Amino acid sequence: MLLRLSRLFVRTLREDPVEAEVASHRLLLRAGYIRRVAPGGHVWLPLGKLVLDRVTAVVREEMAAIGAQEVAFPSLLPAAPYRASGRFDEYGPELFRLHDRRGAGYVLGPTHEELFTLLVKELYTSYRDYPVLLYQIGVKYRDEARPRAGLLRGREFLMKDAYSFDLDDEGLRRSYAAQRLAYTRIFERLGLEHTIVTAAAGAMGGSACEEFQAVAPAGEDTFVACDTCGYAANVEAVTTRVPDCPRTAHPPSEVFDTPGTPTIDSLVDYANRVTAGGRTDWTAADTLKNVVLRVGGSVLIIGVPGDREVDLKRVEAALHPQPVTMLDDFGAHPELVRGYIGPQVLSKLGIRYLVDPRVVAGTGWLTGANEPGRHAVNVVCGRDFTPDATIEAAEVLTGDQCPACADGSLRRRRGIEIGHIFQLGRRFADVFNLDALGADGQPARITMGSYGIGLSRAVAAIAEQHHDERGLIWPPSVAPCRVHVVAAGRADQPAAAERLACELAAHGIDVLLDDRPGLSTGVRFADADLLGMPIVVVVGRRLAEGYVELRSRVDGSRSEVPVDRVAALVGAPAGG
RNA sequence: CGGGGUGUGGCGCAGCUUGGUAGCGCACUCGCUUUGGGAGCGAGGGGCCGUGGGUUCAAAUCCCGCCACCCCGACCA
Repeated sequence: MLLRLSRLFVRTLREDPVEAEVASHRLLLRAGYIRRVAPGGHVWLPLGKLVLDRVTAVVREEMAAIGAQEVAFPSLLPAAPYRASGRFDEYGPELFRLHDRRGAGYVLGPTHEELFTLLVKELYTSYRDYPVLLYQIGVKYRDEARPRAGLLRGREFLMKDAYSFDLDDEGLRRSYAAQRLAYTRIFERLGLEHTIVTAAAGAMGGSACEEFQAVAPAGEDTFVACDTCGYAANVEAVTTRVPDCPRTAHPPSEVFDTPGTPTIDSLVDYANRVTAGGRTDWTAADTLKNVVLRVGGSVLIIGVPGDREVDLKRVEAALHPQPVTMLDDFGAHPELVRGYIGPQVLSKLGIRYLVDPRVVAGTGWLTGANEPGRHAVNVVCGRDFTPDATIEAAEVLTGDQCPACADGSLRRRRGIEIGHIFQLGRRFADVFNLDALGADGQPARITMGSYGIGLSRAVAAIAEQHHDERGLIWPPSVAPCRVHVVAAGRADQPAAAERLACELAAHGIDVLLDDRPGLSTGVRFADADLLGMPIVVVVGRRLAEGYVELRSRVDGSRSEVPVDRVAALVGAPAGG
């Protein structure tokens, strides 16, 4: 393929579009790969479409390699199946709902578990038909509260979603493992450095799920990885290692005045100044912070060590599907003394109290005394208060002990969720009664998995991981073209560049030729850097001696090579 | 959902305080010169000033409503 820049539908921008904050968004706009057309919606220009198609092609190949078969559903779907599964309501405002002229309910598909389940039910009835692995590549719609960062979070996006159907749990595990391996291959081929993290099942339900996180500071997700073992998890799924139960005997708890100490910092300060409980070495970790939340219609208090914040996303994951917010209306709860809440009275008040796993029976705490300006020391869990249960609510910090291996510590990292795989189990099969007639003549309930890759998001993630201050640097597997040919000079160079580009194209190498007339060389170089083809060939001043310059956008190297050697040196066709 | 900011040719911005019918740089068109890191000179084309209403002889500018976009917070005992 030979693309001529003079005729390519693209316009590069010299200046950064002001609304684009993250690198991938900024560069994809500036290089003319995409343009915004609606909140959370972008048009793919020819160069962008080529990248997207190459990403898609890689995914298709790897799906075919594990025996997945491609189908294609409409995006406009009847609401009834989503009502049947309960997701019409569960999905909340993120689901685009609409009506046709007769008033019948429709949705724009946010994901297609229901439809795939029904499809398989319509066609297959015997155990001989299974297992089945189907997938599609299509546009998904979600009415995001806040679309952002261009392709990273849109209200419509291209997704590959696959669904496995197995007769038993062992089959599901095999299908899941096959997808997992395919995902690893896909992301390796796309040049995406990623970490597989265990995740909370959340809205999908089911037994097990993992996310593929592309490591990037601009990412929206936070996960943790262990330095020594392979453990990695979304912060929502991290489990806290429970400390050994302390055997120290605590003196009776004791209330003392702590005027003007509504915050943990001010409390620790004050306690050390007055030698509370005979100590002057109080730290935030010795205090028990009690955070008031509203969960559904009722009040819930969560106790965490004072050196940690409550991570609302973790709470939401733990309490799903109930909605969780901070209590903002203390006026309606005069029994709660804001800033001085302690767990000692909560059972009497009938308020549900959950604690961080670090708050084990036998631990003593500095905490509120439920009176304005007063706190209590030696408040012992199991003696002075009894939590209703534990909850994973405290934020996970770099340096926390790894839950998988005793020696390692966790490190917080940011990532872009590029893939997500679920062992759904029988949730959807139960809703639609998807059974296979077994060898014994009895129906057996099918078990399912679902596996997604955000293809448009993957393009952004690749750009996020592969760029420099001058522009994009595509991995050869997804670059619109492998080679960008630039003529630097007005004499024989343009004609020679043309000949070289044709020769490369004849060798099956995709080439972008800068044949725009009358531009200065500086502009051509700048655009070559911005557009990001992995190899730039400069047909320039040494053409008379038969040499051109080969530049690698990937490693920055430059070398002079004979013109007739270029085709051999730039190698196999891209996309392999 | 809350807070802040911004909407003026394709992109980046000025003009608004003090109302008088729109300007700069880039990009685009034509001509001449120039050509290994975003060239010079000259001549051009292109704008319902986000949107609806109001005030006024007159509104990009003042007033009210709405919409959109960006950033921050969703974080606290």
